[in-house]
Amino acid sequence: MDVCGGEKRALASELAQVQAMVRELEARMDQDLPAAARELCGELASSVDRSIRIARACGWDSPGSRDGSPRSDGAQHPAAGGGGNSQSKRRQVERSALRAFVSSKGTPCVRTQVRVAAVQDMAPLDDGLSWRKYGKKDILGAMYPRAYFRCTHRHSQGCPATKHVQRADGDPLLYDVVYHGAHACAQAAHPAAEHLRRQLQPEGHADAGQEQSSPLAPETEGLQAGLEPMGAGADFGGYCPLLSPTGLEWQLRSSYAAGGLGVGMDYYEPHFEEFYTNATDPFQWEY
DNA sequence: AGGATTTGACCGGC
DNA sequence: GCCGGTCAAATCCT
Repeated sequence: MDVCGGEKRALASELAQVQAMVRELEARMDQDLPAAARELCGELASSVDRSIRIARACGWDSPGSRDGSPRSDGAQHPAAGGGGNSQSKRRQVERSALRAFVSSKGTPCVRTQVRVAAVQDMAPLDDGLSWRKYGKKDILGAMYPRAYFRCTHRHSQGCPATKHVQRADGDPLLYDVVYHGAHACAQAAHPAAEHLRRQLQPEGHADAGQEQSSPLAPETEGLQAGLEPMGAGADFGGYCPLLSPTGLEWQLRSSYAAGGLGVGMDYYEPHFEEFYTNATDPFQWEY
């Protein structure tokens, strides 16, 4: 019945490596060895990338494969105020919102979601890029409001990138960040933006993305023209994806300390997916 | 003074 | 009518 046994073992092995590397990274940072830590970041990124590919290969990130099963949110946030009804309602609302996003733009939903942990009293989610906050909204069923950011260079350079940041219900130190669109401004050269752009153009959908004549296309066309082909097993050149060198430190530290670092992505799907690791039981996913 | 943030209003989808 | 996403004027900050 378990057609993915091999993949599971490979994934377990890969994630165990990630866990070990995080510990090693923490040690290197304690020893104040930034160069060594950065080198480890590259390995970490590659390992996480492999894990994601393994999971994808097994179809674990497709909606169908998890049909009806609750999201990890429930387990992750047992203390989330509203209980089951609230969670369920929240999910409905999120799906509804995503449907709205797709149709309102007339284009498939191209987005990358990450879940990061923040340390108290530190500015959350410094991803090394400059964003300007343009709105805040109370979200139905959510304990915390959602903040809306767009690229600082939206007007000056026509950059379409936006992101939404929302605290996780159960843990005020966890943030869900959803990125929309790729940077088309000077920041596009920033390693974090570069990785985001790659995530927004996954290999499985690259063709579709180029063939699409969606309204989004004109905004990203020039950008894509300059893209280097991304082979399997992307090499981040020693740079940790999504995170600024400074942001990386606290995110990895705090994520490990908090027992979880989640990175999830989904493309063209009105559905949230998350990969979650847990220090004590990393593999309590629902298959 | 200029840029960033806040916040109420508006818009479109469902 | 409800809701999420965005706009834009007012306000704050440096």
